[in-house]
Amino acid sequence: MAQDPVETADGTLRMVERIQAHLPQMSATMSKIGELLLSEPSAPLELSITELADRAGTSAATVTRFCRQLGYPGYVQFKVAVAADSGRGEPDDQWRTEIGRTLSPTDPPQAVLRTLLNAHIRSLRATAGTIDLHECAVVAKRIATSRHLDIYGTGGSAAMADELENRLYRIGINAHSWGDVHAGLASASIQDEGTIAIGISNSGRTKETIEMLGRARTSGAFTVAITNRNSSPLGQLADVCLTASVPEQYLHPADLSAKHSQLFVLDLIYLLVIQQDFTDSVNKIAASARAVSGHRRFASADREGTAS
Amino acid sequence: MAQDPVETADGTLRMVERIQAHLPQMSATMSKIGELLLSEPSAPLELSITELADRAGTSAATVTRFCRQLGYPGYVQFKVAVAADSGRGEPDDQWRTEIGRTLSPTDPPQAVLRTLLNAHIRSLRATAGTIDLHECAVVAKRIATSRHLDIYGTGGSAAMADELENRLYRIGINAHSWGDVHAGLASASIQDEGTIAIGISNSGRTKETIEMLGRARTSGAFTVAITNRNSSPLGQLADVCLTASVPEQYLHPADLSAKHSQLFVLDLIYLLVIQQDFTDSVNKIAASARAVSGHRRFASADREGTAS
DNA sequence: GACGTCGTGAGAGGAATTTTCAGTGGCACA
DNA sequence: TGTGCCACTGAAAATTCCTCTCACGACGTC
Repeated sequence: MAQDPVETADGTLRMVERIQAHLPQMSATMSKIGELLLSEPSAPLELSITELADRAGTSAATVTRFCRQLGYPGYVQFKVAVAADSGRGEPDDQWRTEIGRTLSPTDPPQAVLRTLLNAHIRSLRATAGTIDLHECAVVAKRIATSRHLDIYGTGGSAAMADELENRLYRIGINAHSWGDVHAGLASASIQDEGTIAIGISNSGRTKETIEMLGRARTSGAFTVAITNRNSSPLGQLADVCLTASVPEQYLHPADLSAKHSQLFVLDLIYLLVIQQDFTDSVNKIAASARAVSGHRRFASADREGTAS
Repeated sequence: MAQDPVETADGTLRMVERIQAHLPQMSATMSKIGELLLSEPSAPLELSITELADRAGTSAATVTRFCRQLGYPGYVQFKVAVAADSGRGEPDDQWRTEIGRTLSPTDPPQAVLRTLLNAHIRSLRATAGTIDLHECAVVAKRIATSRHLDIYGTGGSAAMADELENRLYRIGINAHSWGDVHAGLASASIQDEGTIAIGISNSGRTKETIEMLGRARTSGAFTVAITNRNSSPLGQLADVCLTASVPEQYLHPADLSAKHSQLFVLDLIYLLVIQQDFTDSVNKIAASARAVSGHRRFASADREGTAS
């Protein structure tokens, strides 16, 4: 149970978000507790552990396990955290929408926007709260010091893979992204101990990506998985698995949020890599910005970003 | 001791104030507890009643009496109230970072994460606040009814263009993304009044994208620009310009946030397009999810997302 | 079909909390 | 000064709450 091990009490992550982050990975009984809490977030304040268990149709022992999984030492501390949340109150009520709500065909654009915004913010928060920074740092160091980096991602994750390649390439990392299995496998086959490979897959179950990352691993590369499920085949395969959380379980807004979470993880890694050799990276970014600026019309005086 | 009996949990009165109000009427031992709490208001969160009693040099029974006198039914409820206060306190001071701050090479990963998260959330909010929903709706309707959709984006925006293509394609929109100028121009040349073209560029100044979108326009297509600057060449060229805001002006975290904002705009458009023909879109999403699931290992029972 | 793993609840065991009760000291009044 | 009342207090009993352990059953694997 060593997920978010470091700072249990970081304070930012609201209990509700934490639950949503963990819900997908929870067993049936556990998620019954989770859902009860999502619908009645203040229940723990009034109820004892046994009463809460009864309401959820389960046992006290399971509630304790539930709290542990969420990262609290026990029920009492969980209760305290919930109370602290409730004190915080919702800041922008107007905007906040029901949790995990899905969109209906008749929602006005206004509502769509609001729901989407909430879903995204919540999944970013959830990701920030659950990601293992230590592992990120390890990955960043590896990326900075390896001779080569392969990035695998197919389908919807191909764009993310490309994005990462783009960014890292710009700061002097010899990165290569592969969306095609055949080419990817060929590249994976020639990796070795001095290289690193990253597999990106939302579900963590994409056969092609698993295959490519697996091959890279047997070739000796250090392997990293980036998924939205922390116990996935891809994750188990890799040396390090970074999980981008997606709070809600069902369809609409959440599916889109997954991309944001993933991108967020990529952002983070990118920045941590930059930190490995800050001045050099910044110089390179500036250089590539200059190169690109030739392709801008009316090059603006203020500043040149690095992306198009 | 039936003073403020009515609303123990009215929320207005903080624990500290309550103690101060009651302190004068308290006996010596009681006020020892009170003073301890005034100097360490968060003590009850971590300590059990006996530990707290020990610290105050008194017994648990007295602490219970103390809580009663303050108007709480017992120690547990008192603890909850204290926690709620502490939550109310400094919102998320710990996490909130100076606005627009840039990252320094020495920031610990923790700080990088925090800064990044804040930057992202702020730009999402900003985008949601400034985007013109009416125009989004127009675009969505056009997308849904046009015979064909061209999407242009080069460099860093190519991944976004691909992402949009992917999504829309999945719901039956005949979308095509072009990252290469030559191919893109060729496609732009054959557009007409029944088609629509979207150009994506962070700066709104990317020469290639401007060129492609311009060509599409002269061919008669309805043109849309998606940029992060609302007065940009690309935006002026297009029939409709959707702006994804980026609050901070300077470099680091903001540059990354730009992508999130852009993606957010894409999400929104995607959802609005789905709404144009909800059931049909949903069916198509389901169908493509099924098709993809053959490429999953150990296909999970719960649900199949649509992305890889 | 045997085995291992995982999730679960029952119940034991141990804390934590509240209640009861008896001891102490202050104070008023005789 | 002595006596009795009363409020205050802590020890210990009583109760409730929480956690830990263990065994059972479901499920998947070999």
